[in-house]
Amino acid sequence: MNGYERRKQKKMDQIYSASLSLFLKHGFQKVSVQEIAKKAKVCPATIYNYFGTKEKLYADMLIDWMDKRLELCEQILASEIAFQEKTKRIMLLEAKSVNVLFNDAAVMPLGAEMDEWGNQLQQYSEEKVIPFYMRFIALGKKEGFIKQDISEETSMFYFNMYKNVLERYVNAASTQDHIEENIDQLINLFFFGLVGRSEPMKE
Amino acid sequence: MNGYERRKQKKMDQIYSASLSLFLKHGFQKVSVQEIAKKAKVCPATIYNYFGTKEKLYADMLIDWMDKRLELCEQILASEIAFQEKTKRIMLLEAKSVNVLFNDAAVMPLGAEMDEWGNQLQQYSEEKVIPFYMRFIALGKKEGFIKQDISEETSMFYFNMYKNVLERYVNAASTQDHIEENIDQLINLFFFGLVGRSEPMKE
Amino acid sequence: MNGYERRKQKKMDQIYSASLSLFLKHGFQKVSVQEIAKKAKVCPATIYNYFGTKEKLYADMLIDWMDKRLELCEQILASEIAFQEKTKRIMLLEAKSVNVLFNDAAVMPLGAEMDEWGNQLQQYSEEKVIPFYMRFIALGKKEGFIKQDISEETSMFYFNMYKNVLERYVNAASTQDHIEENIDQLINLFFFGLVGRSEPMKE
Amino acid sequence: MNGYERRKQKKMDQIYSASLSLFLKHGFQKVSVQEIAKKAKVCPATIYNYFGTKEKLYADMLIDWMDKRLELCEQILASEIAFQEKTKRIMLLEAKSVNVLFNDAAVMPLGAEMDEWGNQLQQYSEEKVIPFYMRFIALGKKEGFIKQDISEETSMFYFNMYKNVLERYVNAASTQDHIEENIDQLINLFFFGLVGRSEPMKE
DNA sequence: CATGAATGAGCCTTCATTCAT
DNA sequence: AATGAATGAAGGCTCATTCAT
Repeated sequence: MNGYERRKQKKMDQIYSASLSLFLKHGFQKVSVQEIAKKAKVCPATIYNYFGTKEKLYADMLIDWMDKRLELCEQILASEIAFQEKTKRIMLLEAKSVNVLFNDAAVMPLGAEMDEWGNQLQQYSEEKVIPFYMRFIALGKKEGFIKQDISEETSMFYFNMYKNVLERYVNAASTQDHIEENIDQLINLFFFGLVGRSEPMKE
Repeated sequence: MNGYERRKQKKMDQIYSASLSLFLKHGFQKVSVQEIAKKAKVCPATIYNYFGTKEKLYADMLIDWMDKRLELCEQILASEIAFQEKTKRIMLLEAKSVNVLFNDAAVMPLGAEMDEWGNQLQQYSEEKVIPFYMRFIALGKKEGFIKQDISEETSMFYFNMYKNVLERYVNAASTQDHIEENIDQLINLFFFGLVGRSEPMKE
Repeated sequence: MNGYERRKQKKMDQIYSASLSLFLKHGFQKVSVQEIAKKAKVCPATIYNYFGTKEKLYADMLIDWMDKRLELCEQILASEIAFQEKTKRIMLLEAKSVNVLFNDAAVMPLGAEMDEWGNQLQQYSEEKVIPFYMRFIALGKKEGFIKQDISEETSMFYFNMYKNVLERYVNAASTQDHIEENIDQLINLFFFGLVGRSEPMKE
Repeated sequence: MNGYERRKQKKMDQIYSASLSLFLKHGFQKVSVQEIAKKAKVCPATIYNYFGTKEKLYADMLIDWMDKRLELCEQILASEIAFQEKTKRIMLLEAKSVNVLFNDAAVMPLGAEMDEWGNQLQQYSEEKVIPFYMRFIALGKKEGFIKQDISEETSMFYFNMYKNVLERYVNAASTQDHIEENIDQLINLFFFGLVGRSEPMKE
């Protein structure tokens, strides 16, 4: 990587960082390219030279960010702690902000325009995210924490559900106080449901 | 109700209906007041005469819509079917679209502006929605489907989680096929968790 | 005047009063007919039934107001006090607000549109206001306070100048403190100029 | 000054010129930014890139314009002609249009909004305009045309009064004919008042 | 006649995007 | 390759004015 490319990479990182923080705070639509350019100390035209579109910038930034996340998740999965603890940590890690980024209805028009970059994300998801969860769930089944007869699809969905919703819980200021205890309760619900045992089984 | 009010009410209903469908399809930010006006066959200024702000229109429409929903939920809760079936129906009913309406990050600036109408929603939630869920959960506990030692707060959160996320599942076109069977699986997970029995208990 | 006309007159007075106070406070352009209607507790359409145009309302209200003013000025002119004191009182009376009403550049486009109602004011001025000042100046000349060789036109202009500008002085909050003494100085300047005697002549 | 700045300066001058003439003719409120843009052969957005607000454009344009005026006034003050002639020239020069620009009630909301740019003008006045008049008056006193016992504040006010009102006189089409002679009369009144000598003193 | 409701035109402003340098 | 400047299209909102009742 020569000096040229190094400078370019640095600028792209600035843009990624600036746009991430702005999108997280205000949502896709409420952030203007000029704001991002200003915060990244770059000229707007530069952003267009790199990404071509605001939407494309969003997609690229998101993938860059997901790569980093996935890396951390892999570390957790590979670590020596108990499966339940892994579950909790991965959930909390991902919960931090993924929801805002994906739920922004304004970005995903669910209609005609999503073709181009929506596919890009779809592809990323299929190639990297889903395989990770597959391994996660397989581990859970192998260690006896997930029933054998639950389909992988359902498990994944169930897991995602928790992950996504935890985020709102974590971010909700009003309940900030007793988050910790409630999160444990929720993890417990995750494994045993409303009817089940109240403590994780010990063998 | 005289002719004036009748006409006004009719126009408001047109506006509610048009804005609901548009907001659901494209999100708050991507829908212009002029689009709504056009679809409702009304002049944009009329909308401002009624609601004053695009945001206020959103809030008012939402409350109008929630009122109708809540009415249906009450009927389900009061009906003679089994608690599990009630749960499922309420979830599916509410799941239809509530998530999109509430999650639109663009509408909830999370900052200064949300004061005025955010409070309105907050109040509505506290006065009508939460009480309903309280009764729902109390019934579940009484009938033995919810453990006594789970706090109402947690139960409500857990229930909401399902409800919200089911929506995405229901709306996701790719999995449209085997929704029904998977939803049953999910309702089962809801009561018994990943580890628990695979069939609802029989009495 | 039957009950019908009495009610109409009362409503017109409400409209005059409301519009006067609003125009004085915010200027012609920044006041909407709906605001006036609201403050006058009348429906906007009523204003249009009476006056036809916002501009026409302004003109009519202004003339109504000037009539009342002129009445007071006549009383001062006919009273037994010294000419200088009359001058001062008339100036201060008129100074109160006439300037704002006439100077509002937005109302007097100085172009094509002023034809209709500008003429109305012009006519009023020629028929009532100017004759009054003529008499005022004639009295001043007769009593020796105005040089004989100054044309009536110039005198009137000179007098108007003072009157108009005093208003700004009176309204300027920053100099509120020593208004009284300065106004006396200014009245003195009015009669004797920058070079002249500093005290009014006594004979 | 490189090519960028040169172009920008040129466009700004176009905007200044266009907006000045339009504001003078129709007043602040009746002129739309689009009109200005059209007349200046610029896109409306460009105006907002430069000035941010219509109000700010007004303020900036005004200051630019005042700077040029003040420059001319300084030249007159420094010239070798008689004080009375200086007075007359400065009055006439300033009279041309300053009044319209400052009196536009719509621009000075007298309320909350004027803070930002109102202060800007205030500051300009205090830093540049007032000092100029101070020197002007000091010269008048030194040369015996202004009585020593008249406060500077009053002198300035008196002078401003003339200046402002002359404008209306100059612009009033109806009296266009005998302006010249009347202006001399007015200047005479300025120095000697209604009672005083009819000819300037000779030494 | 007076009113509640409705409207169309227009305004200020923003912003994704492109040009000329 | 990177930037400063410029833009066209669109959006939210206001308001003088007019219908239908």
